[in-house]
This record gives sequence, C-alpha cells and structure tokens, in this order.
Amino acid sequence: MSTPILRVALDAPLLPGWFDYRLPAGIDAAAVAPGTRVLVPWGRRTVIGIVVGSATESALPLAKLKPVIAVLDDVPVLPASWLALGQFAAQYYQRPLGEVLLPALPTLLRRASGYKQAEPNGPWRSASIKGLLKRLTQTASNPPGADASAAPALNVEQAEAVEALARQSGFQTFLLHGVTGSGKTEVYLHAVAAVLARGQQALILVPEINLTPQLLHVFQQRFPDIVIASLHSHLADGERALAWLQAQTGQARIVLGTRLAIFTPVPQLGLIVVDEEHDPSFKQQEGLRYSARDLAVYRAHQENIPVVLGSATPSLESWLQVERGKYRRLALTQRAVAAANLPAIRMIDMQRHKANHGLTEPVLGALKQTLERGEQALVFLNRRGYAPVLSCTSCGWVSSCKACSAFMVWHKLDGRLRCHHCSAEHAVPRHCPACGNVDLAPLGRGTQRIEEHLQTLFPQARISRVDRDSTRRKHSVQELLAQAHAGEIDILVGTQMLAKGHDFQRLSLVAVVNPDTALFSQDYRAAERLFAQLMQVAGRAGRAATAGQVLLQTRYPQHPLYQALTTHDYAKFAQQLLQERQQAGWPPYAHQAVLRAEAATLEAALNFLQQAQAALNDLPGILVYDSVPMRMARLAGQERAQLLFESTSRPALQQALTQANTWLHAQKTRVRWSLEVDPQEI
DNA sequence: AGCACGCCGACT
DNA sequence: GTCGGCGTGCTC
Repeated sequence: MSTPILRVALDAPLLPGWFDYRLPAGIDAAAVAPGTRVLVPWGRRTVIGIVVGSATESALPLAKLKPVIAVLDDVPVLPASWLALGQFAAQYYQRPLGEVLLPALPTLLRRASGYKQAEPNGPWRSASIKGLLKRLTQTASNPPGADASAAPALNVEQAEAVEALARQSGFQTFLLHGVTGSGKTEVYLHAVAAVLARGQQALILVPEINLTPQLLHVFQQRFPDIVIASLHSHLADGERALAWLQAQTGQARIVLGTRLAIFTPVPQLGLIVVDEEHDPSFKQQEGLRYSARDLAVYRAHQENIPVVLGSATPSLESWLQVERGKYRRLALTQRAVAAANLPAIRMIDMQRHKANHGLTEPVLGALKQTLERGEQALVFLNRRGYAPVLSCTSCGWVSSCKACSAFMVWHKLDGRLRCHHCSAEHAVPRHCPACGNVDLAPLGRGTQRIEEHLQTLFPQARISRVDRDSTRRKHSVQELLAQAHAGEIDILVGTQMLAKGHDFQRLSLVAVVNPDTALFSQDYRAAERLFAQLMQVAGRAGRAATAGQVLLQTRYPQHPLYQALTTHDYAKFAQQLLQERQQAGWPPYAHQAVLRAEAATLEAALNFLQQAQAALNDLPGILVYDSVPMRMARLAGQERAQLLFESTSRPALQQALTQANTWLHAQKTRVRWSLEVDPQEI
C-alpha cells in the first residue's frame, strides 16, 4: 500500500503554494481533512500550514518528503467553502495558494511560535490563545431574534427595496443605488433582520475602519441580543482571533468589517452587503491585490445567496452590469428624512471671483452667514499639510523628494518638510539649498494653511482640522467627530476623511476649495473617483432638517462632470463615462492586468519588462502595450515601470496571465516584479 | 519571505 | 585577529 501524502498550503511566494508531506505513523489520513491546520518543518523552521488535499503520489521522491510534526485541532477545521474562496482568489489574482490562505487567518492561528508541546508525545497546543475557545462560549449569547421594533417607518422606495431583497434567497447581485442620506443603512438593517430570522448569518463590508464603530453601534442598537463580530486591521491579535472564531462557530450572527472581513469563514452565510461599493479602499493595494467587492460577488455566487452593493455613485463596473441585466438595480431617489432635500450645488467661477488665500468672496460670505445662523460648515480640500511645495523666490528651487518623483510638503506646525509617498522628512531649510536666498515661499495650499487663514478671518469661530496629521493619535478621529456631532465645532476643515458616512445634524454648508486638478489627470479613472468624492462630500450638507448648500470653487464651471454634479444626475454622468470607455476600449469594456517592475535604475526595470513583452508576444486575444515608466516613476528610491495587458475576454486574460506568471517565476532577476489583476490606477 | 552560507572592511 | 555588510540559494 502506498504512503498517504498530504498537500499543505504554506505562506511562501513559490508556485503553486502547496507542498507535499508524509503523515507520521499513527495518524489516519482520513482524519486530516482539507481545512485542517498542521505544524510542518519548512527549511530550518517550523511553520503552520493548511491541508488542502491528499494524494498517493508526489512529484518528488518519497524520501524528500518530511513528515508532518503535528495536527492542530484546537480550533474548528476551516470549512470547504472558505478553502474554495481562497482557491478562487489565488487563481484569479495569480498568487500561490498558501500566500492567499495563510494571511487570511488571524495571526494567533498562523504563528507556529505560539504552539507548544506540554510533554513529549503530548498534543501541540496554542500557548497564547489558551482559553480562546472558552472565552468564545462565554461571550456567545442569546439565540437569534431580531428586534426591529425600533425601526423607523420606511418610505415607499425603501420598502420596495426591502421587499425585493426579502423575496430573494438564491444568488443575485443587487445594486442599491441611493442618493446620500436616502437611508441605505435602513434597508441593510431590514434585509439583515430577515436573514437572522431565517437562522442565517450576514456579512457586511464597509470601506473604512473609521466607519466600523459607527455602523457597529447602529447594528447593536437594532439587534441588542445578537453577537456581532467586528473585524478590521486595527484589532489586537486576541480580539481578531476571537471575532474570527465567533464568526466561524456561528456564534456571531452578524460579521461587520473592512475588506479583510471577506475572508472570514461564515458557515451559515445568508447575505453579503458591500456598503459604498465604489470605494477604492475595497481594493487591497499590496500583497494579494484583491477586490473585496468582486470577491463578495463571487462568494455570494458560490454560496448561492444574494449580495447587495450599495452606493450613491456606483462603480462603472457595477453600473454596466445593471445595464446588461446581470445586476438588479434598486433605487432610492429621496432623502429619508422627509424635511431634508438634496443640497443645492453651486459652482463658483474662479475666473470671475478671484481667490484670496484660496477662498473666494462667495464662499467667505456663505461661511459668515452660516456662522451667524449658528450652523456648521465643512471646508473640503483633499491635500494635507500647509503647502504642497516650498519654493525659492529667487532661483526657483522647489522642495522635491530625493527618493520619489514628488514634492515634499511643508508642514508648518512642526516646521518640517515631508514626502507623502515615502518616509523622507526633514526640517524646513532656513535658506535656499541651491542659492542661499532666505526668502522661501509656499506654493499652493493644504488644510493647515486654509485653517490658519480661516482662523484669522473668523477669530471667534471654533475651527477644527480633520486629516491624517490631526488624527494620528489613536481614537482622536472619534474624539474630533464626537465634538463635531456635539456642535462644539463651527468650521471643519478636512480631507476625504470627512467625506464619508457622517451625519452632522447642523452642517448646512460645504465648501470645496479647488478640485480641478483631477479633471485633467492621466488616469482615466480620476473623473469617476472625483465625482464620487464630490457627491459624497456634498451629501454631508443638510442631512437633517437644516437646508444644505454646496459651493464648489472651480475654473471650469461648465465642465460636464460639474454639470452632472449640480443636477445630482449620476445616471447621465455614468452614461457619458461609459460611452467614453467603450470608444476607448477601456474597462469595464475590457479587462486589464499590469506587470510592474522596480529596480535601482529605470533602464533595468524597463529592460526586464521588454524581455517579458518579447517572451509573451503571441498571447491570443491579448493586447500588450509598450512598457512605460509609472506615473510616480520613482518611489522610495526605486525606479518603477509597468507593462499593461488588456483583453475583452476574461478567460483569455486569465490564460495569458497564467503563462506570464510561469515565465516570471522562472526568471532569475534582481528586478522586483508584481502582477496585478484589475488595477485601479494605471 | 525567512534564514542560512559565504566572502571582504573597521574595530570591541 | 574577529564582527558584520548583504549577494544568492533553498525550502515538500
């Protein structure tokens, strides 16, 4: 009889990502099902792997196979559906299986160093999560029973959406297209209540970590008897493992989290919600560059359950799927609070109204009135720091980063120049490093400078800045937001951090300083992102009974993007963009992948890509562009270039990428490369 | 990715 | 004389 062999996935950047091991004597192969974690020798180390299958033969001679050290059975075996999701992601994003599966586990469940053997031949047990399963049973509370009594009355559109979701039990993707403030959350709550009543679990994804406590609170209020697991990257190891296990054991009926939560095992999954589905943060930007939104749709398909993608400004990908009849659109066109209307959006033509310190007369006038009425204003500017560049008035020297193709931003408060792309930072020079002139002047403006100017104009006003710099301290975002909610702040100056998800009851004015640069970006997706961002920030105005107005300073008031924004006409804007994309043959009408290379010199990076191009020149149905330097060609001292693959056929692209991947892994090169499927920025 | 082995500069 | 720089090679 042949020796049973286990296929074990390990977190190693080697294809295919699993490795063969022998079973030690005394362990029955049948007892080690796929999804079981095992402790195995790996080179000179001992690591944790996940059993993904078994075999009777190996590509390697049997003598080269090492035996499994121990079978870890202190937590439940990972479910087959979870493995299947990982397998899909590994194949779709062209990554070794183990590199997908293991990072998806909480740290405590994947660190071999946490496992000890109490006595020789005794079981290997986790030292650090001792009692984790015990804590789990203690926190598990009452059986499901949704208490929707506190639910506000739904308007007609909300009721229709809830009804449509309730009727659906098998797979279907819904696009819940609701204007800001239209009560999408209320629809989610009802849909989740129905799922809980059926004895199933719900998985809810939100784009940003800052939004989790807020939404968690809403769900806890509505479902007081239900265990809700919240998952995001700022949890301590123990909390993360606990939340994960609560989901996996079914004790948590609702799982709420950021993109990484898509990899949580949820055995009785009945519904997935992706809130703000257009948001770029659903796309992981390093390592496994997955889209949690896309994986959510795949997972719903795999589990044969409905998935709801919610947004005021859906991604063009989702919008096209609605047009093609693949997704079903549910529309919320009214604001949920009866007295709240959509804010009036007005363009302030900067050709006619000259800006003083970045702010025009109409904006200053509106700010003054808002303050007089005792209401709140939000000044939105997506650029932190004092000034994006420092320059010499005499010789024209500008503060650029040595390691990146970017300027160093002047942070006046702590007197430093910082690169926002790498870790470079130093004190502001007293005189020009090039010519010695002492007269250095800021060019352009960031949130700090706007805040400073507003404070001199309105000395009595309570002004707070909300950006990454002002909220570096833990919990300070929550503190600042709490102050804003309590009405202790008159003017909020901030970046996109403020744009999402917050209901400031007294906020009646939103002023957008100058978003024009994104109109002419090289990146064809910039317009789509700008529109979503502006719609979102505009939506902060007048959410309660206070009437809201939005003033947008621009040099191009007639630009179609701004015109569509003024009329709150997403559909028209989306149609224009889709037409453009179709003519140009860009996504969502084509699918893309990009091979990136970084090296000490641009020449080396480009050279490597050209070799790749030559080796992969006859891929059927694939358009391979010429290799070019990236937009940010230099980052943290590395020169970067990229090669774009495009195809109208998803299977053709997948096949091409598999070939490309094989070629790439066979190269011995000093050049660091990475392959990204469905890049969001090119 | 780790983690070793393996050959060349400034120091307890 | 060593400690340590990171080049490259391997991991079932």
